[in-house]
Amino acid sequence: MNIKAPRGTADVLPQDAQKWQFVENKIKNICDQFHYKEIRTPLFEHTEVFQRGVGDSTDIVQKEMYTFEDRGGRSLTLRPEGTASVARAFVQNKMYGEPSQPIKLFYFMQMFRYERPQQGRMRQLNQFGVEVLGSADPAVDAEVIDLAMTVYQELGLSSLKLVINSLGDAESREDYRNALITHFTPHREELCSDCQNRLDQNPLRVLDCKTDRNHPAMGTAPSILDYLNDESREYFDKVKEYLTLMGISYEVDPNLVRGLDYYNHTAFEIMSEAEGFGAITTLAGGGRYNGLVNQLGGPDTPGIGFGMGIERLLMALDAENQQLPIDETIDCYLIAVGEEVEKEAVRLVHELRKNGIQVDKDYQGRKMKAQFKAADRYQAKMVLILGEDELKKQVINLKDMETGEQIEVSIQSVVDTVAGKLQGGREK
RNA sequence: GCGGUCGUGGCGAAGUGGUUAACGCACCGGAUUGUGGCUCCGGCAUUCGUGGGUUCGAUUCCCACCGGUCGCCCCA
Repeated sequence: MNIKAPRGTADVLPQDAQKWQFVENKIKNICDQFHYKEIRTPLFEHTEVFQRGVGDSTDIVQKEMYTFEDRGGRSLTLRPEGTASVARAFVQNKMYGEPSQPIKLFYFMQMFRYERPQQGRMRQLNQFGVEVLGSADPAVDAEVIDLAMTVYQELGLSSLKLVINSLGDAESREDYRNALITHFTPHREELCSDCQNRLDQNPLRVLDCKTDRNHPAMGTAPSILDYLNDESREYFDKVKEYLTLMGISYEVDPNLVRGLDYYNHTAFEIMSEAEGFGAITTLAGGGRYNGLVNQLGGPDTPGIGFGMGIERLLMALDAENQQLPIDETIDCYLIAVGEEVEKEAVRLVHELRKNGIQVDKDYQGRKMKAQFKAADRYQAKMVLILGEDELKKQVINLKDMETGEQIEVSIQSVVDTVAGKLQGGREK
């Protein structure tokens, strides 16, 4: 086999797809409770949306985008994240003019990032995300975080850590930025080459660097929390207060800056602390982005949201040994032997399905014994046996695979009988 | 972009410079002319990742490339 899926992509095969469906349905129900509406945006955007939205200095824009030119010479990019796309849609569709504010949205999207694949990091990845546009109420920050935590809890995860920080408003951030430059510039030559660039482009991210983690200047660096102006501090205090009121525990990490340029005020990350989860621990990340909509040409509109990796969510479930309740049984398997009976078998399967019964049959021309094995493999609750004898008498044998009990019923009444047995089984 | 490690059937996994490439699971068939989960018997690899090289001869040695996997950077 020569032809393989491109690097960093993966097929989701039927057994796993059931898990995906379960997780997605669960999440959609939670979004419904929180009163968030789904939005779907295109897989690709004009490259500019991400350059301006996510920010030119970010790793995502600098080295991770799938950018290509279409036949009309336009530069397009496969979306690497959701927020910029949603903000673009918000502006384009003038959602800021809708009577119901704020606009509360959720999405399931494939994202694309050109990176070296490893566990929990794919070039095509799936994210569930949420965006709330049009409110600067700290209670919304808390609600969004609550929604993310609720998803994990309802799916059975417990080894989680919520980390939050505040990047302050534009003024606080500018003050802090200058303080960092002053602090790190004397040590410039001792920092890694990435950090030397960061010092010019986005000094906050120097704090995030793992390479220079142990540099003495890291420990003595000023904290953002000391540079928040009164308004920003009050905002952050309220977010924390709401979280506490909801019983959500968190940890404040002044070094949490997040890789994207559009964040201000609240930034947060949710990590897994499960054993054997691997090197990557971030399950979801997000924050507030009050300037983004404006930057994309819309009116000044506050916003907040997060992205949650579905692959990582499933990994975390595995790491915590959480089984999802996936039904792998089938109601009914029809066994038919002999060419004569094949026609009746096909008709009967159709009729059973029309009546809402889940049923399958053999299409490999197998012997009866092998068909029974197939029924076992599919975990059939019951088996219908149709042979030439039965056909002559216009009856069919119905066998309960659990008890082994077998009864003979007329073909005419088989739908009712099967339906009745299933009904009874479910009431138990 | 950098580093470690690996690449034999549907899956797992032995193996050797030389002519039939173990074994296990799964699957298919038979023993049992129409009844499953047990047992026994049989069947099931012609690119041993791809391409070069060394050699009389390479799946086995060397090189390159591709890919998987894990880690670094960063993040979902």
